[in-house]
Parts: sequence; C-alpha cells; structure tokens
Amino acid sequence: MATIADVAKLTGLSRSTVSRVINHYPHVSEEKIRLVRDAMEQLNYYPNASAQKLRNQKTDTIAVLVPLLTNPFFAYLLEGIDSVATKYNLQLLVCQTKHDREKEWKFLSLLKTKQVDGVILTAIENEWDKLTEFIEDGPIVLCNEYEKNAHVPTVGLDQVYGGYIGTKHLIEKGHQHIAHCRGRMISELSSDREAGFRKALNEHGLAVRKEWMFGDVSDIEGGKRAVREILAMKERPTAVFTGSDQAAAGMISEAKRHGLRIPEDLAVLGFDDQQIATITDPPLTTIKQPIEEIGQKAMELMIDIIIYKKDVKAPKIRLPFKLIERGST
Amino acid sequence: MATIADVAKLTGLSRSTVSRVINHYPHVSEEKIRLVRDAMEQLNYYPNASAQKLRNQKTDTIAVLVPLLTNPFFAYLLEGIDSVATKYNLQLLVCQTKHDREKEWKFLSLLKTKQVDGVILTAIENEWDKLTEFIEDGPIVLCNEYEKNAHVPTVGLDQVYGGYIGTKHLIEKGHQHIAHCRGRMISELSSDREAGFRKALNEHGLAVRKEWMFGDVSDIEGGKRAVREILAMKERPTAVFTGSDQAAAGMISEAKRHGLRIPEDLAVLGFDDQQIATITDPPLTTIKQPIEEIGQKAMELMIDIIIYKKDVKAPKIRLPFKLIERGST
DNA sequence: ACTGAAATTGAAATCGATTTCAAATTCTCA
DNA sequence: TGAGAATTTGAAATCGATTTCAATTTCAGT
Repeated sequence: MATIADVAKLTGLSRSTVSRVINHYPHVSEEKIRLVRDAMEQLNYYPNASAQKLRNQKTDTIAVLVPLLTNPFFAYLLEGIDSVATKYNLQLLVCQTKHDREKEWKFLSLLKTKQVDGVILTAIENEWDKLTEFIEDGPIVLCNEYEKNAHVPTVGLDQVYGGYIGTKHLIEKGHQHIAHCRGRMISELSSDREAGFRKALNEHGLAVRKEWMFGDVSDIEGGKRAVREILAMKERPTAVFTGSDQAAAGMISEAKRHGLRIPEDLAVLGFDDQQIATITDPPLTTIKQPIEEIGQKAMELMIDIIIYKKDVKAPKIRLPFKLIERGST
Repeated sequence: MATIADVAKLTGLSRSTVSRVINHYPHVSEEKIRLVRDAMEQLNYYPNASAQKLRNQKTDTIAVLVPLLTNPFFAYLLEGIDSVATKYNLQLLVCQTKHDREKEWKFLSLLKTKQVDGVILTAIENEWDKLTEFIEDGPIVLCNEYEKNAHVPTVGLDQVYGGYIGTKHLIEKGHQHIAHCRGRMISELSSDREAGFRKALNEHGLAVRKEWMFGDVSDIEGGKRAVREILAMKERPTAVFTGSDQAAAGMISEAKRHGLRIPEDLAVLGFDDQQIATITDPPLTTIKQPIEEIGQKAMELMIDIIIYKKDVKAPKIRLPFKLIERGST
C-alpha cells in the first residue's frame, strides 16, 4: 500500500505538500499540484482513513441504534436518517440492539472510544439515568422514542394526542367496547399513547377494561396472538386500537381467518401508515406518522451539532400527524 | 480525554505495560494489572479506536451494500449478516446504494482507504469488470445477487431452478396463460429466474407472451402497477409468477380492488416467503428463500477470510429452497 | 550457590496522516 | 531599488495506540 511518504518521495516533495494537495489547500503551485496528482495516480494512492481519523480527531461516522432491523418502521426511520447522512458524507454504523440493555450500552460506548462522532437513538432500553453518563462523550439525539427528562435533542410526535384522536375516531364510529394493543411496557412513547387512549375513553364515560389491554404487541405475529386471545373471551371488544400497522395487519388476517368481518365484527385501527396498510383487506385506517421526516430531522440536528457546531440545546421537536381513514374502521 | 500516556503516568509504569494490560497479555504481574485497572477507572480511560485501527491495520468493520433499506428482503438479509457479525464483534457499516452506480463505486472505495476490512455486496449495479479492481483492496463477498464470472465467494440460490419449479407449479394447477414479473433488467438473478420460467413454459409447449413479461417489479407499488396493465389487456393471463412477495401482495390487493377473485380469476405466486405472505387474503403461495441464512453464510465466509485467514477461494454456495403452497394459486 | 530459563518491564520505533513554525522565494508598490 | 507582504515549501511535532528489542529480575533445579 502506498502511503503519503511514497508519494512525497516519488515527487521529491515533502509530505506536507502532498497533504496540502490532498486537502485542496491554497498556496500550492499549479506545477506541484500536477506533480502530486500524477504521482498519486501512478502509485494508486488513497489516504488511510484511520490515520486521518486519528489526526483529525473525528470519524465522520454516526452510530444509529435500532431495536430491530426487520421492523419496517425502523427501516423507514433509517431511510430518513440515511438520506440526510448521505448529503453530508457521513457514514452510518447501524447497530441492532434486539432490545438488549447490554447491547445498547456497548453501542453507546462507541462514543467513549471515539469510534463515532455521535449516536442517534431510536429506542431506549436502559433507564435513562444510566445513559446520561454518555452525554459528555459525544452528542446523542433521540428520535421516535423519547424520555421526558432527557436533556438531549429529541424528535418525535405528541403520542398522547395520537392515542387520543385514534381512540376518539373509534368512539365516533359508535364503538363502546374498545381494546388497545400497545408496544413495550418500558416505552414512554407507548405509555403516552395509552394515556391518550384512556383519556378519550374517560371523556366519553367509557371504562378501561384491563383484559382488553394488550402489551408488547409490535409485529404481525403479535397482532395474531392478540386476536386469538380476544376470540377466547366471553365478552369481546368491537374495536381495537393498535400501535402499529404490522400488528393491525396481523389482527385483520387472523380475525378473518376465524370468520370475523372487518370492520363489522371487529374494527381495527393501525398506526404509522406503512405500505402494508394499503394491502390488507379491507385496507387499514391508520394514523400516519411522518417516519422518514422524523429520521431526517434527527440527523439534521446531529449535523447542526457536529458539523456546524451549533449549540442546539435540547429541543423537543414534535412533528404533525393525521388520521387516514380507509376501510378497517 | 485520557490517553494511554496519562494512565502510564498515573501508575508510574510505561505505556507498554498499560497496553499489555488492556490487551490481556501474559507476563504482567497481578500487582501492576490491578494498578493499571484502577488508574484506567479513575481516569475514565477508554482506548482510542482510531489509534488502534491505525496501529493494528484493521478496522473490525465490514461494509454491507444494499440497494434499498426499506425493502424487507434486504432487511432480513441484513439481519442474517448482523447476527453473525455480532458474534464476532464486527461492526457493520450499512451503505445504501439506491441502485446508483456511483454510490456503489464510492462505497467500494472504502476498501481502498482501509476504512473497512471487507465488503458484502447484496446487489450489483456496475458492470462486474469495472468492479474487479477492488478485489485486490480487500475481500468482497457476494450474496443474493451473483455474477457468473466473478471470482469471489458467492452465496445464493439456483434461481433458474427456482423460476422453473414456480412456473411448473402454476402449469400443474392447469394454467396455460402465465405472466411473469421480474426484478431489474440488469440483474443476473432475475434473468436466471426468467430463464427458468421460459424453460418450464417451453417444456410444456406453452408460448412466452412478451406483453406478459413485466420488468422492474420489486415492491407493492410495482405489483399494483402490473395488475393495472393486465386489466387493460384484451387477453389476460390467468396466473402470474412474481419475483417477490411484496410485489405479489400488491398484485392481490389491486386485483381484488378491481373485482378479480384470487386465485380463480388470477393466480399469484410470490417469492421469498416473507411475513407479508401470511397476511394477504388469500395467503400467498410462494417460494421460500432462506434469506437470513444467505446473509449468515455470506458473513461466515467473510469471517473465514478476515479472521481465520482461510484461503476460501471463490466458492459458489447454493442454498436450498422450497415451494410453500397457501391459497393464492 | 549457581545456571539457564522464564517472567517482568520500559525505551523507542511504528502505523499514516495533518499542522505548526519557520525559512526561502516571489511579488507589490512607493 | 528596496521594504514589506504574500506565496511556496519543508522539518518536525503530533494524534494515541502497539510491538520489538533488550535489560533486569525472579524462578527452578541441581
């Protein structure tokens, strides 16, 4: 492998001058520039990235922690993050936590070893108090999932309100018996959404039935499982408000398989408005989250911090969302 | 930031000894080990990754090039790759090409700058001849997509045979008018599958109708589009063999929306056996690819090369697959 | 107590770039 | 023409680790 010293030797110049050419510094004569360029070509020289990172004290790499690569929600979030990263020539180190606290911890340690310039979290596995120590090691941006007392930039939605309008929609459709499938129990996002759900029921004098509250439902299989539980009940809900289109699609499929009609026997409301929402039968009524925008915004904040060195403080950015009515409710 | 020199100074030892402790070398006295450990803790010291990479001449990072993060097929491929990478403590630099030749080129150049120890390709955008120059810069492993005369380790399926048995299944179901939706035109994988399709038709004396051959169909939207084209035809196929479950799901949804019955009016055969295949109505008959295994195998080959320094040559590994009959055919 | 082997430790070189500082050269304009 | 400024270039320090080589100390077994 050719190094900068080889180029210097071949041209008869110093490493400094070669470096100046590589980095387009002014005050290098045209003649030497050409000389160096030719030598680099001839030697098939490429600067060693590790050496540059060491010297420049930055890596131009951002770690993105996602719980599950195969969950399309996070794929779209990544897509949003990637679209902005690409524009600024930043690399993405994709880290899958599989909801494992230790993995999350290990990945955050990339900040300590200066392997990345920043971390974007799309979920939170550990207690936030335990994660605060990493803040001094480099910028952390939170997106999608959030944490009320986290003093870091955050991008997300008003999930209480999301839960509220979704539930209200079902009530307005005439439902009195409404179930709720939430995501993980440790998720503040899910808890907020549930709070919105409860608020809507309360306002309309409807009771919250705890046997109709399902936890940890976040994919197709989870949706199917919930339906099976519902089918085993004497008293069944007539509508379900679900935390993701994946889960909702699983519910519709399983419910139909057991002879229920959607929405007559069971109305299903999704969340996200993913592609899958258009191919269920009937198509899903859902609350559209601007997933890619959430990712973009998060990466833009990161860029403000690490590239433009702005002091962004810890803004809590809330993006808008809306209900999209299709056939499932 | 504390460096190894700070630890050395605090302990009164040399950097060498500290380094030995960090790397668990033998021949360091218990006493000094404790001393160094304490100092590291006290100074909150973490070794600088860039410095280590520079010195060790390896990055423990693999670049994975995928065309599209939001395509679930590649998400599962990534999942397979990641599962093995995690086991060996390798980082994944995820690079989305968006089917762009220049991006692919740029990402492959990570090998030249020694930013990654190897590259896994899951698709190919440039002419293979143009990519061969990168082989000398570091190991390249091909998975999913392949290239007949590429002298690099490759993991995939016998797609000709896949196309053949899929088509044969439709023929055995009594269909005489069969359409085919393939992926990108530059994909050898897609071409092989199409070859299998043609072979099956030929063997049964059925003609290939070029207006029933759809190119570039690779997601839900593509499937819907193809159905709209079919509906506009005077002579319609009675069955479609599609290159992905995504596309097949889109077709079923759109066909039903226009009043076609599945499979009576239009039989749809998918490919991959993704989660979505179980929630369409009727559920999808499909050819199951062991997607995650493909990814795992590819990463295992990479590990044989970069960790175990095996001379793996350029094996072409072909994994098995099978047809899963559900309701759509 | 002595000898050869093993254990323990440190000084200095090295990985491959960038940047500072200063020296040498060229330019500008009174 | 000469002084001061601007341009051009290189030597050496630096980023933060690892490793080689050699020196010293300790150990095992007579």
